[in-house]
Amino acid sequence: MNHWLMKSEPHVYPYEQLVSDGSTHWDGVRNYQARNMMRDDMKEGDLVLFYHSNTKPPHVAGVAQVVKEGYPDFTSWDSKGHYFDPKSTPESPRWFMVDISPVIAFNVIVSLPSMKENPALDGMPLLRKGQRLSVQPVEKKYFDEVLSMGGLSRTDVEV
DNA sequence: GCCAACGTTGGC
DNA sequence: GCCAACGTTGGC
Repeated sequence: MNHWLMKSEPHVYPYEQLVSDGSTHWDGVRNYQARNMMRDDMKEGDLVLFYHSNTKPPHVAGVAQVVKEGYPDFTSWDSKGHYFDPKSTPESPRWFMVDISPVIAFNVIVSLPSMKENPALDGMPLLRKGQRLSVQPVEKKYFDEVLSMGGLSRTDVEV
């Protein structure tokens, strides 16, 4: 199993919305690295840290899981939509997405400053300056550490 | 609101 | 293929 982190701005799509929706398709990613991971590497059952960016403080809100593997991001061929890309077509889709569902919210949010203070997270890509990738892989050791900072353990997220 | 760190675009 | 200009992300 692989572990991931996905960023969302809470005023656009917060974790609570994922909980009330039950699941969502992760549309609108227009970065090739992130696309490749969603298209090729994210597998059903993989666990995801749901990160709230552009908020004070930035934080991980909870855990989600992949429920549908990579498929074409159909919002890319809606000419009236915000995510329209004329170079993407149903015959030759350029962008891909996955579906995710909530697993469990953290008891306490795990803030970016607290993560930076935790030596156990040294080397985690998220903490690197200028790190902008909105979908990124997370090593299991980091994932488990963030989990425990959020007041959870493996048994809370494994079915 | 600022700006550092990237990624993309397009002229050459 | 280089690289300057530009746009975006996202912490601060």
